[in-house]
Amino acid sequence: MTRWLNADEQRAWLAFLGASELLMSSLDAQLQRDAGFPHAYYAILAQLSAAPDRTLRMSDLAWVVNASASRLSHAVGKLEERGWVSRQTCAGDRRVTLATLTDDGFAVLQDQAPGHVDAVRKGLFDALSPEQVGQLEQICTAMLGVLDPSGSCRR
Amino acid sequence: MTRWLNADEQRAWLAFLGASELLMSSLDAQLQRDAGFPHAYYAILAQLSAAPDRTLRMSDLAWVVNASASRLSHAVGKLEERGWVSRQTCAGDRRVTLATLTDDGFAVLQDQAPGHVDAVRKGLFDALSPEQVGQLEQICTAMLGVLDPSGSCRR
DNA sequence: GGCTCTTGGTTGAGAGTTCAATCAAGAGGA
DNA sequence: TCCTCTTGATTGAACTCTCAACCAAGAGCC
Repeated sequence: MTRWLNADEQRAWLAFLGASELLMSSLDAQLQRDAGFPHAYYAILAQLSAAPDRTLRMSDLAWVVNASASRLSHAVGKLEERGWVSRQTCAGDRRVTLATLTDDGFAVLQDQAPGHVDAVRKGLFDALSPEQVGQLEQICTAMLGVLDPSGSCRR
Repeated sequence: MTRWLNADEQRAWLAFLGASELLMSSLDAQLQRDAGFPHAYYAILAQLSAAPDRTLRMSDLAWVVNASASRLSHAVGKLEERGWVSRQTCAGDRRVTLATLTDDGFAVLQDQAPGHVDAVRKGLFDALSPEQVGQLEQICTAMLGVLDPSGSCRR
């Protein structure tokens, strides 16, 4: 028997759907306009920049940016064409390939970071009280616990 | 001067990003597997089913499903091919086209609704307390207030 | 060594989305 | 009426993403 959403859940669901879709599309639009690439690509550059040696295995990178292996492979291919990321096979295990953020890639990231952070702030944090920021983190962490149980133990 | 995210904001942002992306992709995967269309198409069918005469103007429909005019036009084209939606030009203003959910479309929606609601429940509400559901609605409504100021007055 | 299974990653085709250009119809003003 | 501006919607090309198929390299086992 299906448990339908009650009125509270209905409202919360539609609000969440609208808010997340509008926020994501505003970030995509801002980056596409200013930098010529979508938010998913920014996430790749950002995660690489924070990694030791600005380098991550493709599989680990896929995990931290919530991407499938295929999507990441295509995306890194494009970023490599532009000279912002380089790939090399790992010496120890020749199946794995390591992705490294180049200096050019790091420069692009630094250029775009302020505009992107502004957009995140305008669309999210400017609307929330500090208390709500805490609530949001708890809510989303709880969601991650059911959506990605394997990952949740690493958090 | 850029105001960077503090540690709390950083964590909240990454959690929100992960949770919303994983939830959306799980809904897309479930519907694609069971019904052969993505969540965006489900939203179109669902909103039409709730409208008077199961009919909405394309521009209004675009608004309620958070879609661009172009995206909606392509999507409704596909749904029309499958016989689930029909389009007709409005008599009063011949620029507007009205989209109507057909009986076949309504049947498909009824078939898919239980599985979809289950997926929403599993990925979202099962993880949250009733109190958190209320918090989430307030948070997302606040976000909508800045992301879509024109729309927020209708809510 | 040879066989199979698993893991890490890539590829190509198909589908959905975006952006810019386009078109048709209504509205407003000279 | 004619011209212009705006609104509602569609179109095609470029791009991103998904899915399934694939390939190569390691691991385990005989």
